[in-house]
Amino acid sequence: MTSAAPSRSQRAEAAILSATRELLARGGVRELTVEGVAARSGVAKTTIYRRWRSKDELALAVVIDMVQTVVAVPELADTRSELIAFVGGAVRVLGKTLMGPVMQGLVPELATDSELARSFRDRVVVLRLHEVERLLRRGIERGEIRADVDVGLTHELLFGAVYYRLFLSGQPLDRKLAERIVDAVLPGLRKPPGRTRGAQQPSA
Amino acid sequence: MTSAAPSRSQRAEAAILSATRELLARGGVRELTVEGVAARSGVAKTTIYRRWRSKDELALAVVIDMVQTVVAVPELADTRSELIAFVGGAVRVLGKTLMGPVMQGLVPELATDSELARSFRDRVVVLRLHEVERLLRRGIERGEIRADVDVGLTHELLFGAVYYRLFLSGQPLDRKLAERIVDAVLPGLRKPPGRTRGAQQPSA
DNA sequence: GGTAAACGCAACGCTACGTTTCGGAGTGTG
DNA sequence: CACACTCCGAAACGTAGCGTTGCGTTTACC
Repeated sequence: MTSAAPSRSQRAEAAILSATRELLARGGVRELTVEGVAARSGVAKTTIYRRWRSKDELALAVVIDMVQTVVAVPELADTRSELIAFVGGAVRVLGKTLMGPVMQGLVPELATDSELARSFRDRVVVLRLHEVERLLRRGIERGEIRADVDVGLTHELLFGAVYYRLFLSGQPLDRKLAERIVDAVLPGLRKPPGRTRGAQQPSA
Repeated sequence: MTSAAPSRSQRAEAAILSATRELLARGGVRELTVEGVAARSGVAKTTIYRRWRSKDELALAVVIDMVQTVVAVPELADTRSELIAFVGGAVRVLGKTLMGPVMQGLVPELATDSELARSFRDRVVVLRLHEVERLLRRGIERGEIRADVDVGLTHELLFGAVYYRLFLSGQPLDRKLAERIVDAVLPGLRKPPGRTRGAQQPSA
């Protein structure tokens, strides 16, 4: 019975957050104004400032809330499929939802606000890293992946290419992208069939 | 004799650009103010607006100017060394100069200003792409690299990981990074020694 | 030395942030 | 039902910064 009767405060807060999301979607932080949020949500400016200390904190709250949904965990047959599903989830969210523009607006904030940066890394980057680690560990157990794989670097390669498109190259985030990225990175992760690279422990 | 006597206009312009660079370095676009530039450069605000139509155009001019230096072309023995030198150059510039913070501030501008985005891609992204293509082509001729390599994707993997650190993960851009990235990507670029390739379409 | 271009200075209108004040509407309680 | 308490809405304010204007002064160049 958590959904009884939304009080006036709850309605106001929901309206503020919703309006902020909408205004963030088009225009990013640059075109987001507190007055605009107040007008669109039908709420007084004072009501906004009673809840958040500044425009940045309001935007931040919305962003952090959206960002939670980034990490989705697949459970598939082989490591390749799992990695593709994992990276593909990020590609889809960044390409087809508000997450794309929101992330673009977030970059300079992360650069200047160290507390926000820490929060973002804890809630997003580290989660992704751990998920990659989990997937690779399973791959190692199955004998698909070399045991001395560099998890951190793999994680950076997989998602770096996605964000590079979003932030800089501007090329489309299409469905095939995840598959191409994974297939390009995978050869460096696989157990060397015969030789090619440094020593390898006995296949467990 | 190009360095005769800098006129007042030239001195003013140089002072404006210099002050803009300094203020951009710490604080990014957010803390860059025209009044601040005027004060620091000892120039009247009107003089700034006589040259650039807006604060954004001023910042853009400085950024574009800095960005030109991103692409440095090595000529080394093997493809691995060349790629490491190439990626390492970007790592060094982004990690040790103003380019890092400047790029962080540039991301949201690229997202909203399509003309700026085009300009940036023509001057930076495409140059890097062509350089990667040139290096890989030499590698193909030398027999190091497979002929059907995906140049665009390789370029995105190499530099995406660098920017991912700069923008999101916040990990240091150290000297070893370029080497690690290249060694992780290279296995997917090499000619298959015998066979044993993972799922890969024979070709198109 | 004179003239035209470029600069410096001060003031202005404007937008938006963040604050304050006050009156009134919503909410809970005896 | 009445009362008190809390929260909201409306309006005005001070401040910062953008971009503009007008005018006097300096500089460059003939």
